[in-house]
Amino acid sequence: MLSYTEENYLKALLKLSFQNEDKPEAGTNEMAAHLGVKPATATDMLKKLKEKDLVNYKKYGKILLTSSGKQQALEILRKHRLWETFLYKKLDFSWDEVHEVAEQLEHIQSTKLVDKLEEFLGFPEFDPHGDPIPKANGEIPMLEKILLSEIKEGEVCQVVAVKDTSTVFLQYLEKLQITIGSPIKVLERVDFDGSMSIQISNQEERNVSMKFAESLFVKR
Amino acid sequence: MLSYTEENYLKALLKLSFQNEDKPEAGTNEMAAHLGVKPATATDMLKKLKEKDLVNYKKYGKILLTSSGKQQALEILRKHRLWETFLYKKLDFSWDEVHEVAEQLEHIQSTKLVDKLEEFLGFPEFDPHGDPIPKANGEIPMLEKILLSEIKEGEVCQVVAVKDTSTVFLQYLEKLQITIGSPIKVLERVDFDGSMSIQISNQEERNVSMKFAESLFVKR
DNA sequence: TAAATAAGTTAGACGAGCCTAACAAATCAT
DNA sequence: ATGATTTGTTAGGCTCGTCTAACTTATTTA
Repeated sequence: MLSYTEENYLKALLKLSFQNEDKPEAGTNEMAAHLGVKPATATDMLKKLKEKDLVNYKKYGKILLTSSGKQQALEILRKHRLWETFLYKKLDFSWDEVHEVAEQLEHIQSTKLVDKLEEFLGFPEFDPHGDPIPKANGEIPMLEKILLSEIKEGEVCQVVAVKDTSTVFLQYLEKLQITIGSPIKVLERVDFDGSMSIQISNQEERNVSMKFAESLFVKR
Repeated sequence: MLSYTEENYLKALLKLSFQNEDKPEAGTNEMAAHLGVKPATATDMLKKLKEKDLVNYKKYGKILLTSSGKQQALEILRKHRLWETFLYKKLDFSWDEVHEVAEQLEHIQSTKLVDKLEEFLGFPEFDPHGDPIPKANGEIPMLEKILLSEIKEGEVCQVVAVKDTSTVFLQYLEKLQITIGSPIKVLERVDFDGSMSIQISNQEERNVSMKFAESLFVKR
């Protein structure tokens, strides 16, 4: 059985592997920063995880999850996202509040709990941020998603996920009354600065920055 | 903020104080046994809790929660029993499965979570074993309850709680189809061995031992 | 390509929570 | 009330996850 801490290292590694598209390795400093820990500490733990055959690791080399490590990490991510969904859907937590509590809940050990929770929630495929919830067998539901910034003038799309999950962005979305499923029409694109005018649901026209348009995933 | 371990010591102390009716002190060995730890370890931790003013403790003396310690312990108990209720009512866990998982869930830190959970469950006053759930302010709902063994021949009563929460007893109750609320009629009492014949709901007459009758709380 | 910089490791230390072995205090029983 | 037994404490040591400081390897850049 993995300790709370070991689980966090695996999860961090999985996250970094998603983040660094196509090159799923991570570095010691990167890991340490992500976990709020000093690089020396990460080195120690990585050695330990290597002993347990959860990561592939050589001195001064890149870090990679083994298949066993990845499996465990996916299970933690699964729990995290199911709990987020629970908090959002059932307990009325807001978009930006769910993460912190789910960070704790994801470490509860009980296969039965996870499975029952999933059932209770109606086998959701995506969490409140639109991120896919791994299935018990490790499968990850896929979703075609493109950035809002790729939508052409005049086109209509629908919000499916957020790319940035920072509190400040999520609260901004809430203020704009944007949630998963909201329809957005791109009225005008400004070449000068990449900003765009959009219409959210039936609200009034509004201008959003390029940064904004590159933080929101939509489908056509 | 208390560590996971500190919380467990406080909870154990609270439980022992309930258990040892009218003399709410506990001993070091008792504590240690309850926590599955050696007495030496308990001594160390008690010193630490004393420093934090959570327990009253003197060398070779009895151990007692301070009012601050009791408050914290009640909060943990509250969480434990709310989670048990959640698992039983919403996730379909059986009577004897809830405890183990609730032992983990009780340590999740989030006032909002606890309060929202309570609301989600409809402000329950008693958990699946019939034990009272402390309110946010520390109040404990009271319930008149007497042992089944105190019921006279011919009287009818209703199950309100279990005194023994061991798996083997809970599973026996399940087999007998006894849950909180089940009506029981005492048909005959046998002076010889304290056993009694009872009728559960509309089932057939059945004999139960004195030990059984002293493990079940009912109200008239 | 060699010096400067960045990234990663090692060594030694510390607190938390646990242990065993030896000892001290309190209680019980004759 | 004193000796035996139970109960509780102390001392010293262990592992886990963390740290700092010093060092080594890899990478970048002039």
